[in-house]
Amino acid sequence: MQTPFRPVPAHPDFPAQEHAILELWRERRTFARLRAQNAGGPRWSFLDGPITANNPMGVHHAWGRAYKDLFQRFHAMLGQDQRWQNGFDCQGLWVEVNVERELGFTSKRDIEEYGIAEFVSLCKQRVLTFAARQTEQSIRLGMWMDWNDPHELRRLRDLLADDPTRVITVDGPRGPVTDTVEQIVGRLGMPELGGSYFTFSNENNYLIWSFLAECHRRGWLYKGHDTMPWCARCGTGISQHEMAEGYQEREDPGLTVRFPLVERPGEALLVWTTTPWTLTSNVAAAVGPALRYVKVRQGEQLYWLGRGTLKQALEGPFEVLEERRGADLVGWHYGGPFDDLPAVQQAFAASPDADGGPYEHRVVAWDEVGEDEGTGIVHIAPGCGAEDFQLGRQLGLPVIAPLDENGVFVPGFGSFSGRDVREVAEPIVERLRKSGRFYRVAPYLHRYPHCWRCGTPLVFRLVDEWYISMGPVYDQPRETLTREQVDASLRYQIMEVVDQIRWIPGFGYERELDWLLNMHDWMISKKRYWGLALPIYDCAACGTVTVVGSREELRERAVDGWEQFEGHTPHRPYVDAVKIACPGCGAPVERIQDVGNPWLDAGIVPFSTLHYREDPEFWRRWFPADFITESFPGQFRNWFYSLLAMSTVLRREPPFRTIFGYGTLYGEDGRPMHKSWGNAIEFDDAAERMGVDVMRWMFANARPEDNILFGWHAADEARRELLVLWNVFAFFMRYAGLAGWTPTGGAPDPARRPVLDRWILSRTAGLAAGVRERLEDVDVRGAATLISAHIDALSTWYLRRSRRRFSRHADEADRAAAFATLQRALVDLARIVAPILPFLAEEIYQAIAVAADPAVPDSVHLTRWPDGELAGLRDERLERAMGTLLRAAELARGLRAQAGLRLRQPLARLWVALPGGDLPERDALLALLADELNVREVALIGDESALVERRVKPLLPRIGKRLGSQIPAIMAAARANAVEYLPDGAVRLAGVTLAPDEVEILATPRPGTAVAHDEGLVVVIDTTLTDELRAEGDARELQRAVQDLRRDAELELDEPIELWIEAPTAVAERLAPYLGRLAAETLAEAVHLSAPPPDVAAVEVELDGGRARIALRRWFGEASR
RNA sequence: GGGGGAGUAGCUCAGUGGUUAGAGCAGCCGUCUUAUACACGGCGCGUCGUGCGUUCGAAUCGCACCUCCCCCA
Repeated sequence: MQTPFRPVPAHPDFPAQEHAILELWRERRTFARLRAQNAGGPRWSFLDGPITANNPMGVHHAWGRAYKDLFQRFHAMLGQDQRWQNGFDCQGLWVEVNVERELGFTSKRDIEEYGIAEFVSLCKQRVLTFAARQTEQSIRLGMWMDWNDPHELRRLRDLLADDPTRVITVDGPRGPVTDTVEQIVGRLGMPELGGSYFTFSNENNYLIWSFLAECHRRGWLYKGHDTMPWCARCGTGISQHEMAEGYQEREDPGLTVRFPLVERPGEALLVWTTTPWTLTSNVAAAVGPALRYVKVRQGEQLYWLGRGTLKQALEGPFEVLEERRGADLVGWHYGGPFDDLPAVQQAFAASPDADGGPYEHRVVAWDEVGEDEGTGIVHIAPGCGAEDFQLGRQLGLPVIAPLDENGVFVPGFGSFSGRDVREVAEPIVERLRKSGRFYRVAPYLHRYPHCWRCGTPLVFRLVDEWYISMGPVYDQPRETLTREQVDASLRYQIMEVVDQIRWIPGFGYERELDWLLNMHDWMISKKRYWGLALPIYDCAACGTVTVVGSREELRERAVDGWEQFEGHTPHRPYVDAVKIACPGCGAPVERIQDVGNPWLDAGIVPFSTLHYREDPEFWRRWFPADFITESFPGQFRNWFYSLLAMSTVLRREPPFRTIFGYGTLYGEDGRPMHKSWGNAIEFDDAAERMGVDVMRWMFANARPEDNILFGWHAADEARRELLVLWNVFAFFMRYAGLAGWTPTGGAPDPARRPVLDRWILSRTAGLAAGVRERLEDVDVRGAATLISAHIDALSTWYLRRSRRRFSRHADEADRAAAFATLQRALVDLARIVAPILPFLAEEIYQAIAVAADPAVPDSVHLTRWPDGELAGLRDERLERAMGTLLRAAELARGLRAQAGLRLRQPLARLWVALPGGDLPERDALLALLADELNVREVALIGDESALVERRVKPLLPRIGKRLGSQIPAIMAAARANAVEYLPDGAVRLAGVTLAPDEVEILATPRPGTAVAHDEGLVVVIDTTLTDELRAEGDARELQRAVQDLRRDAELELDEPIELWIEAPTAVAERLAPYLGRLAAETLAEAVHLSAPPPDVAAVEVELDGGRARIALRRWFGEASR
């Protein structure tokens, strides 16, 4: 048999290899065969959190998707059956905003003029475009999922644009499926079509309907009337969940105005605001009842403001005239900033005071008022702020709501009516100047909420929105709640579900509970176009609210418009056409126009993708998911929350058992990736320039609970580590090829191989068990750390010490053992790294395992986890002994360096004192040490040798508590070695007797000897150099120089040479005994002890015995002279 | 304003009461090597954010303060 092993490049092109592997997997249908192989095995249920199909995926997505792929591959190697379903998040404002941008739209009016049906279709098309793109990118990442053909997704997109009603037939896993284009798109991810799930699917939408109907049945769904954060550009309310994502620094005008007091002529309140437009709707001024307020004089003017705000609020000199508590100011009336506006007058008239007259502006008390900013007097506009609204409701204040849904002033606001809220700051300041209400304006930098999608600063607006009630918060510890209390409050029910889940890292558990305890009711409506059509029918005539739970129910209740909807997916505008009969009064009722919160879409997937309705048995098999993983930031209030809430409502059980969360990906400079900062890296660039395995290795080594800093330098570091593994592999390929080695027999049984072989195989067995244990515990970094240590051991100890065994000079049986061992170690290492580094593992496995044995599985990913097969090779005693040896080598190298004796210079002797006096397999191990350290003999010494002395190390954790203040004296005695050894093994230090188990006895060097020590291990080198040793050192030096020349001449490894050595006679004589070996090592067919011919380049070598010149050239079959 | 986390070498971070605080990277110096621009080793005088306390002993525990980040208001 010819050797199957061929040299591989020393500098691999990882991206090119990865493309070749992708092609190999495609040709051999490897993934499909893996699924078939594991079908019917024990189940491992992974639930993919949907990725938003709205843009190409970024490197931050790759981090999470590397984890997802890693765990799926690992569990596949354990033989577990999986669903392998990827998910795309499809509906919601993020898609709308991008489509609007492409069309150049700036408002909802543009969309309505364009046509909602066409707009919604474009949203679907955008999703299909990027689902196709992300599918390709994920495949490039090596992610194995039941992918749709990206070309098919693009074809569906084009058909949708062309004619959604066209009937087509597509191939599905169970045969051809015929339907309209629109319906085929709506059925993507369903069993008959396979592939990724899409949250815009009919099933997803209708299941949310049934969830909402259930909420309504239990009385948790309601319409709220409140002042909400609102995006004027998007024309929609922003939920509490979304608010948190949009805080940004922003500069606003910090405007201070005077409110003249009615009962105190000549005096005015000073009030500060950063939102001038809200002054149009002012109804009150709030003071902190417990704060101190002062009256100050500035020129002719008299002002009231908080005592603690004088410096920041006033401009110019002032004189304090009077001081009062805030409570004393309450009830004072003042003239408002815009009393002439009809809207103000109407609102005040509609809210009469106790005397029956219209409401008047007044000072009110509010505990939340502070003195950190402004004037200590807060302007209150209940129609323009959430807290203002709450306060206004408590005090019965009138509400003035100035804005329409586009942020434009409604009629009744004089010249402001019809103007955009973003444009009125200047005119308002102008009006205030003219009316004498202006005091000062100064730019003010603060964190202000912005729309998380389009970046527009939010305003607050009085609106109707739909909510799911979270239930009461009880002011008592959770464990004291009664069953009735929990049954009455959804939030505590969710908490009980959260209790049953393993959160990794652990702080996730507290975070989620904290969120649940603090969260407000869940706002689920959005006044937009593309998304879940909320199945809510709010009868204007009698107020009855109906929530429709399914398509069938809608059909039954429909009294009008069904034929317009028939054949369409449950999206706007078609579903809007259907009217139902109000069960309260019989009147026809339209659906509310709102669409749903997109987290409803993602939260229902443990039900929709597992066919909760149409295949309960299937659902029961795969629910709950064993594992989900996503980036932590944000998801406590988003996906995790919606999963938990929906599963609690529908089943009151956890939708997943274990959740693994990770942090945020930043650029290498520690800042968020940002194109204009130059620290952004696109996924495609990263994949093609660093390779995805390098990326995956970086991710595997990251601490998931921290943020990761991602960049080209970090990638270089990761690649260097992989190159060490590659070099070991390349070494094997080159030498196995050179030796013509074949794996067919010849090698002794592993148990009878030399100690190095048994050691590396034991380490490999330990690695397989250790990595399995780490990955089962969801500790990728721990697994990666074990792998790194193993690669280091394989390269810098096993291979370095074994290299000669692979050469032509080695003993035949030993060489066979070495090749067989290294092959086995590499194949099994490839299997162990396969989940993390699927491409590199495959590359190595194909070259070393498949090429050598057609009977093995033809992909590393079709093999099983190797720990079971390897367990018999484990020898932990040997591993510990080798550990001691490695430490001895390290100490001895340090001694050589100190003594200025380089490794090439042989030494006569090395003395070693071993901890415990001996080692298993001592002779073989010490021979390795002699070889590594280039010493002729290793001699054992006892620890009572004259070279060392005993020292006592008291074990502080054991004696600290007992001995307390005597410790310093004991430690001083130990340092001075003032110790008395007692016959029973105890010792006396500073008059105190310490038991044998309270101290450690160390052998340490006596001062002044060339020794090194470490926990009972002592190493001593003999620094005496004889002439003979020097001569051998010279020979080694010369050999080194010849090898360098060979390299410079770019000779092949097996190309013979002829060699010239020109040296003084004395030097030549010293070298004579070593020339045979020199010739053998350097493949010199002829060695001339003479000057080289003039046409051959020579170099000088500095030897201990004098200077020599050497030269070589390729051997052509006979000597030159 | 409340809650949580962090602050340790030039950079990124370990270090849960034990006396002498470490690793990786970068830098410098060396070494090894037909695995050939691979690899290995050595080199660290750090106000352990600041102050006060507890203790025989504090980076570690407590209190106060400063700075940054996150979550919630």
